[in-house]
Amino acid sequence: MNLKELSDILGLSQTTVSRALNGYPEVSEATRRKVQAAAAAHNYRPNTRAKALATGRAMAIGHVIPISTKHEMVNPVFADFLAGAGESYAKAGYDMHLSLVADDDQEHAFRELAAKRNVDGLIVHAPLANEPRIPLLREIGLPFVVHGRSSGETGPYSWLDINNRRAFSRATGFLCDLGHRRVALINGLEHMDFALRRRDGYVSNLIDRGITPDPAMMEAAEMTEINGHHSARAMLDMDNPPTAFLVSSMISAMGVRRAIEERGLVMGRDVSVIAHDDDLSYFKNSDGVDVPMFTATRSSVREAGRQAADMLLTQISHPFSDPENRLLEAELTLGQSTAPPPSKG
Amino acid sequence: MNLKELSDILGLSQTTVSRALNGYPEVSEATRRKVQAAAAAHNYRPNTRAKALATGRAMAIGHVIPISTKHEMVNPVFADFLAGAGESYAKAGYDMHLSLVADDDQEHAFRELAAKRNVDGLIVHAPLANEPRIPLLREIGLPFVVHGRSSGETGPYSWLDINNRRAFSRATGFLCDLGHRRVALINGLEHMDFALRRRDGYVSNLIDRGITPDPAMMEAAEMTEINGHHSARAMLDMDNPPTAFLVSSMISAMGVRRAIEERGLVMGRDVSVIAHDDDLSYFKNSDGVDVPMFTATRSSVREAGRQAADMLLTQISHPFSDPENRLLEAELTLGQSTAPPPSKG
DNA sequence: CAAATTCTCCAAAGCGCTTTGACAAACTCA
DNA sequence: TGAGTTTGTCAAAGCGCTTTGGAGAATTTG
Repeated sequence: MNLKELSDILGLSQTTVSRALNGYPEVSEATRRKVQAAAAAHNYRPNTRAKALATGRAMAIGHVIPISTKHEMVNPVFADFLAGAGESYAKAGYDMHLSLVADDDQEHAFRELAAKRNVDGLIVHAPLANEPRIPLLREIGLPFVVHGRSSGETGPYSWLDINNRRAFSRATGFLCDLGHRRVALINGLEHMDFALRRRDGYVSNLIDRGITPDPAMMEAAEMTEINGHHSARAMLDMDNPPTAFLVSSMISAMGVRRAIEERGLVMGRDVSVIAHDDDLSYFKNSDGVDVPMFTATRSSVREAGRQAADMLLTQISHPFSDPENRLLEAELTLGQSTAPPPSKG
Repeated sequence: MNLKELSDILGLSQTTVSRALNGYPEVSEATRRKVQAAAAAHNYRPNTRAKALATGRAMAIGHVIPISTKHEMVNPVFADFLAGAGESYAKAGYDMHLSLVADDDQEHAFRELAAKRNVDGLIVHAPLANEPRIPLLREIGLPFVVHGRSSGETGPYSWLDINNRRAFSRATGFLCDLGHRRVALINGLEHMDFALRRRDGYVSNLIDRGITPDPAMMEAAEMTEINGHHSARAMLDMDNPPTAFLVSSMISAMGVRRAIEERGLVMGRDVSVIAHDDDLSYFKNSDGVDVPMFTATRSSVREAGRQAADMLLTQISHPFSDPENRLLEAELTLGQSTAPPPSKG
């Protein structure tokens, strides 16, 4: 069922039918109702491609998700972010276009996406501390919103980020206030901007308290359970092991917990842990009844997806507006995994 | 840069330029080279929408991912599946279109996708034991491949699944061979087809051995860490607790481990666990060096994504071919989490 | 060497929609 | 009542591409 057929059935011109369906005022209410009824009855939906061609708007947003070239990893937080963004798109009638691209052909992928004109804008995921995609996108001239920020980037651009620095500073402070002096950081890969900011928050809080950060207690790796386990195991084997861990993800924190328990220690008694919690649907820290497993800095990545999508849609409908920036704060929620350090002897 | 501009620059007709770029034989090699060079120089890419409109093929595949209405959960296995499918699409020049849809408007989403004609086919995720989407898609007439199967569906359709029944039967048998008699099942939601088949494998193997399955040792819930923990905790508190757990996901298995350790027991000594391992990039069971954490039934969901995508593309290019079915076997890999049950006393 | 083929290339139609510009018909108001 | 305005509709152009049906030039054939 296409427009021509529908208008033939109605005995109206395509113009009138199109206008009736798209809410233009040049058509009487009586015919509009008739047209809408017929459209519904025949299950008519305008062909997206034809509509896009005619209007110049694709009504689709692209998500370019980098896959770690070396390890071919695809971060599970994307799933929840996409779920959030998807909600916003659905409300606005936009579609979602996904490209999963190896680190090393991002540029190609972006140019392709722009030249083929199949999206009206895109979301940049997982920005690096020095993010070449931002100037590239400015050059290409496609609206975009970055989920995160890029420290090396000085010009204006739209982003939505959480206050990683503050969250990790607070968490570090909280552990130190409990009496911990040997706090380890198990971070994500530190060419990623968020990881850098988290380290920054951690390091600066320690320094403010007169504690010299110990490089042996800082590790950066992809945030898997296995890596968390490896790093924590190595640190617990040190002569003077940390009494607390600050961990960049719930997933690596599970590995940290495993390492702690392998040593016969108890998390939340012998060793404290604070994890960052993206509030992933499959990795809830709390069931809403028991005390949460981990003390955590929490910020919903799904909500971030919703908001980033909304920002992008606004930007698309107001092309000459200034870039918008949003900084979300993470909550520090208390769980079972923190306590004062065990007294010696 | 569009076709008209490019052909003006070259002093050729749009026809010739189009044909040169699309490999038609009606154009001399000399001009073809000239055209290709100019296209590359001007970074020309045909407008997807125009091309789609002209050819009738969208060159895009839709993925409709259900979001659990009740709990709003989006399963992390999708991320890895999509990564696999994305690889296949990229090779074939296809794009990926994503819809995240609440259970209860799946039908609407499908009809919409079909009527708007923005995909050439789609992948059905997470089929139920009785899956209404399959007859619906047949009616709509869009090519599709199901990731999984639907037991209630009798007609032919294309699917790719793993042998869940066999995998869980083997795992059950393995635990029994070690001497376990009280083996618990912590399953996914049992209106999902895969979960039903897994239970079937588990139950039938027990029965074959003359062990009566105990409903108190079978739990079905969304496969989160928290649910795994809850279920295992409850079972370990029974008068006669299980000595082994068969768990439908690595993620819930982590919760099971937590429950075991909370009781002061050691997994792989006091209590055995076998988990199903989708080989997710962020949840590897093994680092390739140490003995894997869990004894597991393993099948890469990423590879499933690759293959399902290939099947769909083949089906699209051969519209009248018969539906294809692929049953992948899961490996049973030995890890640290299984041992004979502790002897009594 | 004329006729028949084969090579190259082109003009124009068509994909399904939106949107511009025109035009009757119906309504104003003096 | 007639000029001016508003209302409701339509025909046709255009979005950027592919593809059909020729048509002239180059090549081969008898």
